[in-house]
Amino acid sequence: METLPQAIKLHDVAEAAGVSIATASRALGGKKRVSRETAKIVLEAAERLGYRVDPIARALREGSTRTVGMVVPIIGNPHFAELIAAIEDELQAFGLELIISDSHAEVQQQAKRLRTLVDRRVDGILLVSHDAKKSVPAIRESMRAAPVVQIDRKVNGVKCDFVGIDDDPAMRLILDHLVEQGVHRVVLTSADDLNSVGRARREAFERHVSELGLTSDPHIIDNFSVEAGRDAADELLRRGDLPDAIVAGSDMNAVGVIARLRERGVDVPDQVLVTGFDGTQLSEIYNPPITTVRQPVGSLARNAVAFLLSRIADPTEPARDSRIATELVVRASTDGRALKS
Amino acid sequence: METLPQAIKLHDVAEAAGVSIATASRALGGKKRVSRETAKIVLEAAERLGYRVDPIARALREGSTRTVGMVVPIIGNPHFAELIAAIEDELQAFGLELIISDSHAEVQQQAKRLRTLVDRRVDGILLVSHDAKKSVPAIRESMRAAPVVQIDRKVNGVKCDFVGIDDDPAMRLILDHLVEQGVHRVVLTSADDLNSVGRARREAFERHVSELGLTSDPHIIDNFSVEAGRDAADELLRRGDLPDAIVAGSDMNAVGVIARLRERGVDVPDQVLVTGFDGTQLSEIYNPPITTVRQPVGSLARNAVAFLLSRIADPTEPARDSRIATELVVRASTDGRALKS
DNA sequence: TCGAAGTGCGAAATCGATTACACAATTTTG
DNA sequence: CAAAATTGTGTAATCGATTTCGCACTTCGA
Repeated sequence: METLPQAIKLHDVAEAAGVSIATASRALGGKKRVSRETAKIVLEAAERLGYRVDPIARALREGSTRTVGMVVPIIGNPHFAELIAAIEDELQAFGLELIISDSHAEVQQQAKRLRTLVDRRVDGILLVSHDAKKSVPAIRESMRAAPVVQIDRKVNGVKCDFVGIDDDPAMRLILDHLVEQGVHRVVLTSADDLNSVGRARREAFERHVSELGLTSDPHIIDNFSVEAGRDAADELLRRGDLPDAIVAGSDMNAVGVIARLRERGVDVPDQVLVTGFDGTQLSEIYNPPITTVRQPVGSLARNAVAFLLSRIADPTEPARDSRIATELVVRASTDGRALKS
Repeated sequence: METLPQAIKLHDVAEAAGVSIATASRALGGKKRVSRETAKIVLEAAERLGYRVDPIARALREGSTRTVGMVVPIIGNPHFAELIAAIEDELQAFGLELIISDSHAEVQQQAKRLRTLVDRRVDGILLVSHDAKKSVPAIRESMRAAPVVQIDRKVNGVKCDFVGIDDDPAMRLILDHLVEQGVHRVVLTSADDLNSVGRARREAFERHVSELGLTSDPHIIDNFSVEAGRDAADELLRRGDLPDAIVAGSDMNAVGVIARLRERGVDVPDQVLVTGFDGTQLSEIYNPPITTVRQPVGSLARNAVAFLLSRIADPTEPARDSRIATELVVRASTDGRALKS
């Protein structure tokens, strides 16, 4: 394979400026030990020739790539897509590139992606894991090679920074709102405990249901997908007697529930209220628009990047945990007029 | 920054196998000029030590990274997210990695992303451009450094492979279906001509409307987003007299239209039919589920990767154009019983 | 049997940057 | 004013792999 037609190398810049490549490198890197005038000449030459450092050569020598890797379970999930966009914006401010990887919500794939990122010498890794247990070995392995910050889903058993929302008060916001709407009997449909978030939301649900004196039907536990929501709706219809409200563990889930209920002729919110979780765009545009708790994606991204940078600077810091508050967004899916009257 | 604790290098493998690094490299690369036995010893040593080549060192020497870059306008758009997933699967079969970049639908950002990918020495680039004109210089620049295949959106004026759907017959499927449903008067809401797809769909719409003897209200042209769909609905309501059917240029668009119409008390499909375009998951889960034409994402991915690989192998081949047929998916949003009866 | 062709292997060049070190010129210090 | 410290610059080592080339040894054909 022929090389690029006009790849300007440091050598060319040095030659054009009439200095050695060592001096040229120092000048471009803004290092000391270069006179003002020489630096200026080099910078101009580089500018004129359109020089851009070869990131690969630099990475080989420096061991750093000025790049951050991010692994998510499913890029197609709007919640993660929004998170990715926010992270990318945030990294840009620090001159860092982002490599995005999709683990397809499989432990094997996740391990492989992480290994690839490590091999590529990313300076840090942002991980949205999907399995709170089986992920541990892969994360441990990665952590030996690069700083890792977990986002959204937390894997226990690893000493690792984490940024996420505060699920317990978020669930409380949902349930308080439902109580206001006149709800007495609720049911939870969410993801299993393999996922830290699934577990946290279930536990929060149980605690607040009890505190608020609500009645709860048996949970329907699977995962956060639309399909799981559909299946949950089927199960509820099979049970026959619908509760006043269905609390879904994610917006996707809520969408699945509503879609199936309406297919079967059950109206939301007239016959049953439904809530989501996450505050994705989907919850806003769905029909009916879905009541949910919004994750402050920008804040999550900011904190995650801050954690990562400080850990890159000093890998010995103790692991930190950041929990950000969510905001209740009330929409038509919980318009409980029917119940109250 | 300290180096990794246990980074096994080729040197270590060679030593363990009792050969030179040259021989070790040849053995691992499956090259000739290595005896069967020696190769076996080296492979075993590598396996035992858990050796993984340093992709950076290899890239520096070979000029190739076994990586493909992909730039999309918005990762969050479900249509692109689905495409990314399909491409990734396809590339895996060839042992290629994928780096995903989001251009935020801005020409500047797109140019920057492309340059970064080129600098990183990706072996090829898959581009979903959003602007058919202003993108030209950046694409030209990239093409000088790496093979480029365009997907979905086509930029004219560059001699570049392209893979997309056949918009004209796709639009015909939609309109034929609407005619069957008893529709006489239609309106198009879609993206402007900056986008090749916007233009193709508009032209197809006009042609087929005329051929089928339908009546068309003035188009409402903006972009493919949900917001544009909402605005389009507002415009239609302002005009007062609704047509029989609204043909949207994308599923997102259709969702926006339906959401707003229902907000304003206009029912879909009872009062007006609405169609989407692309066949994303959104069209399936929306309420009502939306009639659309499904893009065969798997086929698009397969062709795009095939084009890219053959161009990597032989950069001199003439540019090719692949147009894949779509499939009509009929759903509740065009249940025209009201019209027919 | 003898040159030609082929095989197996290692030393060293190479990719393009950064940087340790050496050296000379200059400035500071006691 | 001599010694020490500082500054500007270039030479060469380095990062970790791949590959060219040369050498020694086989195998083959005439």
